[in-house]
Amino acid sequence: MAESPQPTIADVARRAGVSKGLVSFALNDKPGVSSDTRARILEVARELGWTPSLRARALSTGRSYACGLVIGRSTDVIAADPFFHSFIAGLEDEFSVSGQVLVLAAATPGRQEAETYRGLAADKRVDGVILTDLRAADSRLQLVGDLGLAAVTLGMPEGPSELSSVSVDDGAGIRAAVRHLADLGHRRIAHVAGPDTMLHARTRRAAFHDAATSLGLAAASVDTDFSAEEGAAATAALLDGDAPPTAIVYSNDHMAIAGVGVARRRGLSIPRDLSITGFDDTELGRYIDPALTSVATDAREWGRVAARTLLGAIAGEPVVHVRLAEPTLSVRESTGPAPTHTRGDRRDR
Amino acid sequence: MAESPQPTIADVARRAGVSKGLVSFALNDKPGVSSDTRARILEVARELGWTPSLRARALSTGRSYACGLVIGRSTDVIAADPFFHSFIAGLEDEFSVSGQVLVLAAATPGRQEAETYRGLAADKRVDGVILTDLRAADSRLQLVGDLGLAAVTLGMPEGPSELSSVSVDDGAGIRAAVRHLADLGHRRIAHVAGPDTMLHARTRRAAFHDAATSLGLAAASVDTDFSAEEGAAATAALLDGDAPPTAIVYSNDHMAIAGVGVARRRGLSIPRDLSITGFDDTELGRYIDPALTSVATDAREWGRVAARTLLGAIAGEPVVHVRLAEPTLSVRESTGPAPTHTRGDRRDR
DNA sequence: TTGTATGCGTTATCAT
DNA sequence: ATGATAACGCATACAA
Repeated sequence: MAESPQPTIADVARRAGVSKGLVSFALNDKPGVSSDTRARILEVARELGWTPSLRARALSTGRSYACGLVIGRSTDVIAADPFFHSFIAGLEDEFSVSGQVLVLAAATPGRQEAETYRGLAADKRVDGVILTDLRAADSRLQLVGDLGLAAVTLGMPEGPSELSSVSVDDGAGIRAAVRHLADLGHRRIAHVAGPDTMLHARTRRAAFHDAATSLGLAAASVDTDFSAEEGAAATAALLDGDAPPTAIVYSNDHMAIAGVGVARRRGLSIPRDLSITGFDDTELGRYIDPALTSVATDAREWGRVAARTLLGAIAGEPVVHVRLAEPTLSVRESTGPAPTHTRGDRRDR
Repeated sequence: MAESPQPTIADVARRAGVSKGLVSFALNDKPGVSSDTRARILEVARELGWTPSLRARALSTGRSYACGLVIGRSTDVIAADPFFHSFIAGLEDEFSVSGQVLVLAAATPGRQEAETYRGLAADKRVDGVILTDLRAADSRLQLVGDLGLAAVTLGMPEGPSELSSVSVDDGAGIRAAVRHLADLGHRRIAHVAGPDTMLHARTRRAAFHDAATSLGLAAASVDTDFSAEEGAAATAALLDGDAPPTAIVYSNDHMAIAGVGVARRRGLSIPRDLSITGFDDTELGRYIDPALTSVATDAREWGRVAARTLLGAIAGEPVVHVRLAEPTLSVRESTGPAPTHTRGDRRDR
């Protein structure tokens, strides 16, 4: 009689002359198995090529061996965010060596964000989730708690949090950009920020205003949804103002590239008439003309650490708050000395 | 005695005075249950708020209710590909309404592509997979067959395939771009293609050469890995040639934007000196200066149809080959009349 | 038309 | 200290 394609624990137990339970104990290095029995069991398991069924194990342990990442509603905006890809690659770096799998769930027109989390929890499809793009008074913090999901936040929530977090000091990146521009002689700078609802967008905006103010610079900012479209609109609004900035700090490369486009259409030369900095240091930014000065964060490393931290949380380890290396400013061609001939008057029109 | 937080099928059976098996039959609309028994069972289930455990169901049915998408080795290149995000959003549109989940697995330095598929199959983590970026003599076709995974390919493989496929006629998009350029008077055009190993890159390149030749145009092409870096290098190589093209057709927007950068650095004006077309019609392309003429495919719809087709394959439906709507050319500012003063001689240097 | 048994790995509970 | 047994949760082939 040939063995079944997939031998089961019962096959091993039978062949080794022991019970199923003992096989399980032997395989998982639990005490209560004599060393020669354990050796015999392992030998038989090896002979039969038995590997435990993940599904059966999931059923009996109550774990999924999977982690979830829910992409919020604005898929079209996120669709353009290169951060996510690198971040996901980092998650996989870690999950792939620990037998975990990443479940990606996007909120859709027919299924809102909260319902997506609820579905993942109800079906116990994941053991934990990664919370990105933290918002003000983020309802997800309460939600994952209620649902009994382990979770890690990217960045620290406002107020006390019972969840572990992995953070990058976005503010330091923005401050570096502002200092860089101040050093180049800029006195009127602006910030094209993300949505006010997102914590990291707030952090960046606050860092921008603090840095500008402490350096005695005139500062303005416009909120956007991070899309190229709104980045372009914000740029136009700033340049249309009474005292247009000589430099603009963007909250992502995408909007910065769109901003370059807007400036160009107005006949402005970059960086001669306007300096521009991005955020994320994407590949594309290096190849546009002029090459984009940008704040660089290590998204992949962020993913790796987030994955490790989440696995720790799932394993019941105490809450930790990890801070990653500070972002750095990659200075390229889109920033230069402030124009000397502009003093409150318009440069063109 | 309070009910357990999660009532089980046994609770329902006990309360309804029937066996577990019958509850299962009633719930899954199987024949062999009298209609009043069925009604009573469903009533009790509703009362208790019972929902079947996905894990137990997965164990007994042998299904995972999950589909997989494996991202090949060059995560950094894919990281930049906006197509993926929209495509994934489309997958989720469909999966989210059918109780499926998307498992994203990236090949990593420590786990090659084939091993990633093998792992998903060994653990039975997914019922089927979506094969993107089909390659010449793609070993994955054999692999998924051997692994017993249902699968859908994006585009048709070479030779006969036992897998369902969902295709977009990339070639039609490229042909539209070439015709558009020919109509504008261009006689020397070039193509910055993807890697020769990828079938859709080949298709586009072949379509380019066919269309150009049949229109009597001088045509050249350079292969790349789809990255902005190689797109820039290819552009430089083409412009450095003896008879530089007056128009370049790029295989994605990313490279086209990088190409715009390269042309700019050489003092070329677009579209006056050089016309450029992209592929994918990304948001960013609309906001650079000049706005990018680009081939538009509906990646999200592609995702939706791929998901439906894969679910059909998992359900054992016969193999189908779906063709989606032809891509369209979004004409914007980066294409214009061919320069009249260039006839084999250099335009600048 | 309905009940029973089996499968899958883990673990609490029991028996030596 | 070692080991066996049963239960978990669902679907389904089989028996009644």
